[in-house]
Amino acid sequence: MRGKTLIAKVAVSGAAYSFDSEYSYYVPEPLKDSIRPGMRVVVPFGNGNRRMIGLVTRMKTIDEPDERVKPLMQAADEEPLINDEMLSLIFWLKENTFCTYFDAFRSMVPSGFGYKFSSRYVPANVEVDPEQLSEEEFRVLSFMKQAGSQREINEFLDLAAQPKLKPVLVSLIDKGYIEQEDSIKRRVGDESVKMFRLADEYLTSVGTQTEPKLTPKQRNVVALLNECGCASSKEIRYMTSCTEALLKRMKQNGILSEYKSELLRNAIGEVGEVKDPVSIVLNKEQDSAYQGIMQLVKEGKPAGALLYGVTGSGKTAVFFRVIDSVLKLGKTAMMLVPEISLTPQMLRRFKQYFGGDIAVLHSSLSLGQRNDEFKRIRSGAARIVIGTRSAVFAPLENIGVIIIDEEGEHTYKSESTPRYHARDVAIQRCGSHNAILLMASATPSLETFYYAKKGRFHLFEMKQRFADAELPEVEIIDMAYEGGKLLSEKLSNRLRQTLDAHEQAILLLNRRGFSTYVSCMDCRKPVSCPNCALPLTYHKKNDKLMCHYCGFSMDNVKVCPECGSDHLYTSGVGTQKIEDELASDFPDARVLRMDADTVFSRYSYEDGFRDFEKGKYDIMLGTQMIAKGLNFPNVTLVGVISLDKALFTGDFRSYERTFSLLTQVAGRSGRGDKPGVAYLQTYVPDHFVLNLAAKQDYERFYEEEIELRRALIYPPFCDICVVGFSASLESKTIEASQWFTEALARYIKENRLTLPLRALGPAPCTLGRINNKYRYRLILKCRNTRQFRKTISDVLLLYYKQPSLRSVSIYADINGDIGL
DNA sequence: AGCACGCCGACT
DNA sequence: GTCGGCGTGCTC
Repeated sequence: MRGKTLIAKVAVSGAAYSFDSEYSYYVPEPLKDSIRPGMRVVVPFGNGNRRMIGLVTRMKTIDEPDERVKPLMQAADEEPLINDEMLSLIFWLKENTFCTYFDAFRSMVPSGFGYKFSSRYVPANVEVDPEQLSEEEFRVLSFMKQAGSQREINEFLDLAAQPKLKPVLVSLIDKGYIEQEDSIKRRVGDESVKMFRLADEYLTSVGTQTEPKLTPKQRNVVALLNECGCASSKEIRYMTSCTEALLKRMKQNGILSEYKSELLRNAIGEVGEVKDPVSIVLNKEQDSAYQGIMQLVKEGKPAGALLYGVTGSGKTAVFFRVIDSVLKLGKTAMMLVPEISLTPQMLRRFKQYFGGDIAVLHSSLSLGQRNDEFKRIRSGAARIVIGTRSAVFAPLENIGVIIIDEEGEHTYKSESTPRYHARDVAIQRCGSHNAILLMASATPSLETFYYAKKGRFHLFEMKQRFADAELPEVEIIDMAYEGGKLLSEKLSNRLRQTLDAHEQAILLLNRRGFSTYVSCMDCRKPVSCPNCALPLTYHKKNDKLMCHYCGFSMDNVKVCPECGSDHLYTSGVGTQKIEDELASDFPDARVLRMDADTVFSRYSYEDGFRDFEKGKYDIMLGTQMIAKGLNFPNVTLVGVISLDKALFTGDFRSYERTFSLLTQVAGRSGRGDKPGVAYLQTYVPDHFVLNLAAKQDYERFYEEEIELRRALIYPPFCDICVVGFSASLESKTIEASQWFTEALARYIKENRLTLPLRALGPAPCTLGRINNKYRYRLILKCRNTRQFRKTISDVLLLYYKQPSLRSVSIYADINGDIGL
């Protein structure tokens, strides 16, 4: 018998779900001491033994390896990147979100830790015998020999563009004329944006003999830059619809100068003098919540708690005291927030109290910064992590508490692989660390409040507003009697008063109502995207029609593309109309428009908020996002222009979301010492959601809504699993969705399973076609048990075995959004 | 996904 | 005869 063989189980990065598993590789003698679970390694994979990065999930020794087992090639890390806790979380993620091991791993480490393979080919220093070479081989080799630089060779050997070169190259390597040098490189480069401004050379030439002549397109670009000084390539292309090539040409001609702007922000900024969190004085309610939570922490058993506190009841103060006490117990703390750019005030306070103890993790950090924060957390230098959804994977040790602020927000659910909910991951982590999960909200998700009431979570309530601040007076306005105007008389009058008193107002529109469409009076259809079955949105800034889903854009039209009629009109409650109304009725008002457009940098939101806070504007007009922003003490009027559409989206969570949004936005009014009011304009003034939101009565809302959920069987009375299908052929998409549904039924029958299960569909999604892909979905009301997940996983694997369905992509998502 | 193997038609 | 089309099946 041979000696023991060391085997590493490896999850490879290139595996699809259909063949994702832990592959065995034997560890060659020299590598024995350097391979450990949690490290990445390089392994040969597949028929061609492609080099691939994989993650070592575990090690074991066996007597006799299977003959198929290949050797591991090398370690890619010196130390494990993740520990055992994270490794077990990978298994959990795979089972619960139907992703691959490596997808799960990727979500846990910053992408700057990713590796890139590259090969370079160098002519060997041997004498060439042309007799041995084919004509093609000779041609390739000769070129490489005379090439001046490696770069020239790389461009010549563009294997992606010319796959036929591959065998030639392989043969030349075999014959020893070319050497292949492989390397793996860390991707640590920071993302940067290409920025342009007018070149000095050009500016000094203006008005002189040397001023270059411009083409009309170039003139547009110059005009734009004259107006705003500098702009990113993306912005210029958006505004003037020119190409990258034109900008390059203009740069060459000395009209533009280019520079890089790194998407860099100091993660936490300067740390000033640090205050002692104990100096925060808690009121009675806050103190009893704090004591209760600390009691749980000290018990050292995993538990969940809901801190249910009305807006303004001072939840943050409780968090700070809890975190401080947790640190004093020698443990660490994590705090998740829905969206970091909306919480600069909270960040500032964190910094004031905890200084360099905090690490911040969110999407707008640069790769390098994210790596740094990751390392600071792993090394123990940062004991508090504050961040968005993915921060839940932060490599903290010995966690005492995980706080989820605004627990009901949908941003905690990932809508791409792996489709996890931060709350569920946090529950897992609390289990491993004997930590407390503290969810906080004035409008918690229905599920969480239900479990809190049932006793599964501890419940702490805070009903008193800070310093007895009063809730704004909220009034519902029936728009049926306003003659089609967007601003009711009442709202208008109040707006006038607000402006006269030099106070500020926030006006909220629903996202869909915020868009302007161009419609045809004759064929009665809106001008739609050729790729998506959806109306195009009119953008006034560049006079174009654009699709928000696939990015398609075209010049505004004068005649209907469907029927050729020139009877076109712009519709939709749109921005334009409301801006016009504001401009004519309040010509003196300075209006800040916060567009849902992501074309421009995400920082502009923050800039906008800051300017508004400083009083540079009187009115802020925008969608959802403005409801969640900051405290603006000078805001005394909130007007909800219309949210009716948000109530009826077809998602079972739409009431809950609308309620939460309305209460939040109403709460923006009267945050300072002046009392505020809020008006909700609607065509359904009797709707219970609106009326209870107006009273800020979450508990009554909960009672009503939970009965609806019970009657219609929706969470928390069941779990929901959505299986989505999409492909460019509608017939294929339908076929795939039906195949899956039948295969699921067959599987259950053959295995004699008794799963509580009800299937709705398959049916087209609300947005039936996006980016030329048809979309169908199957909704399963189920119980999220191990057996159910196994069923879905097995049927997914059967599905992937169907060659005829390969063109249709599929996903399964438990307790996510039903989706549009 | 990506690569090799294998089995048919077009070509020197 | 053989080069190369892409259907099929596997990935330690």
